[in-house]
This record gives sequence, structure tokens and C-alpha cells, in this order.
Amino acid sequence: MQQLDHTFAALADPTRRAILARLALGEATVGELAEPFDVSLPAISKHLKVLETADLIVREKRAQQRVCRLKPETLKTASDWIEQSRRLWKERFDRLDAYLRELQSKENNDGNG
Amino acid sequence: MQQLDHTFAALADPTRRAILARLALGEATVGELAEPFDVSLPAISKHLKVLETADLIVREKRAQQRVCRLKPETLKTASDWIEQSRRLWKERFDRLDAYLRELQSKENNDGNG
DNA sequence: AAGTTAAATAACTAAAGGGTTAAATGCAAG
DNA sequence: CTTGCATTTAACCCTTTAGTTATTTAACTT
Repeated sequence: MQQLDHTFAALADPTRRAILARLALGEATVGELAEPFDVSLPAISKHLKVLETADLIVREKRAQQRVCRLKPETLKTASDWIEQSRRLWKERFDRLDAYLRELQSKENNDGNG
Repeated sequence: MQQLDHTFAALADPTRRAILARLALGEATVGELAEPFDVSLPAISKHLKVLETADLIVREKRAQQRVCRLKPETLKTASDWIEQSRRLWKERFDRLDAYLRELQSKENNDGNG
């Protein structure tokens, strides 16, 4: 899924994750988002474009400002992908575990002691 | 967290996600992992190094092969980061919702009808 | 209309990422 | 001890990315 490429790539940058963490607390303008960072405003603008392309945020005009908001659905898609892998792994692990226990109990009944 | 940089960057590539999905079903050698893909073996080897650096897999020597295994704990760290953002957003949204409902009911009691 | 503020775009640079082929390593087996 | 197999490393190419400064766009303010 190409959507996931964009989502995870966007999440791979610490500045962008910090922006998302800030937006999780509520909407903010570009200027407000840029304030804590020691980079130029165009740099932040680029990060926001990456986040927007990844569908992680939306930007809305309000007077001469742009207000940014989180899009949690896309975060969910990413999280779901990860959880799916973890689930498969867990299932496989549980099966292996059950199999090993079965072997063990058979050995105990085969007069191995 | 720099760990998350590596984790999400590793997850941003479709080939690497496919490798992880394969490994979620059980361990595999480099050759087995490479087989479904239309790229050279060194390319796969690089992808595996990225996954290993990100702590998403471990590689273990077995005769002249390298067996790869998923490390689900790291997947969990990534998933947790995402879920934390979603949780904050949801809480904030619920608060906002409650506030709007309260406003609404006050209006109704102020002889607005 | 002119000025001011908020943000985006342009043009550029340096570093990183993903791919390639060719050569090197590590181990097993004849 | 040499041949073969599985994998990694080296050296390279090309594209993308993250940052910069300078310029432009858009909308409010006077």
C-alpha cells in the first residue's frame, strides 16, 4: 500500500512527529507549530506539506493564517498495519508454544524418567 | 526518540514491510526472503541491515545461512507512539464535544425557543 | 492604495536512500 | 585444500530529502 509508504516516511522525522504530537493536543497555525523549532519557516512549511501529502493533517485557511489539524484516521491505518504483523507473530508463537508443550508431555509419558 | 526514526524509516519501504510480513509467519533465511522479489540479493541484504539496525529483526548464523526473525517488541514501541497521539486527540475531541453539548443545553434553557 | 503579516514557492546545496555489478568473506563438503 | 554455496561489502549511479536564503502570494490594516 503506497499510502503506508507516505505515512511511515512522514513519521520517520522527529520534527514531524513533534508537530503531530503538538497537533494531538489541538489545532494550531503554521507559526505556532514552527515556534519551538530551531529551523526556518520554509522548512516547517515543507514538513507540513509532507504531513498533508501523507494525509496525516489537513490545512485550512483562516484569514491570513493556515490552521492545521490532525487526521487520526490515517494514524489508525498505520497502527493497524503494525498490529496485524504483531498479531500474526503472536499466533505463530502461541502455536509453537503449544506444540512444544505437547512434545514435552509425550516425553514424560514415554518412560523417559 | 531516535529509535523511532529508524523504526518508521524502516517501515516506510514496501519491500521491507513485505519482508516483515513474511517474518511474522515465521523465521526465514536471506535467500528465502529474497525469493519473491525482483531485485538483486545485495539489495535485499541492505534492506535486512536497515531492519536490523532499526531493531525490527535479528539475524542468526546457522551453517552458511543467516536466519532472520522478527522482533515484535520494536513494532510495539512504534505502535504505542501512534496510539498515544490518537488517544490524546480523542480525549481532546471528547472534551470539545462535551463542551459543545453543554453550550447547547444552556441555550435551550435560556428561553431561546 | 500602501504597508504589514502569515505562509508558500523557487532555486540551490549537501546528505541519504535504493538500486546496480563485481569482488570478498565464511563455512561445508568432496 | 579446493570447490561451491549463501551472504556481505565495495564502489558506483541516480533520485529524493531536508535544509538554506530570497522572492512571491494572499489577506488583513491603516
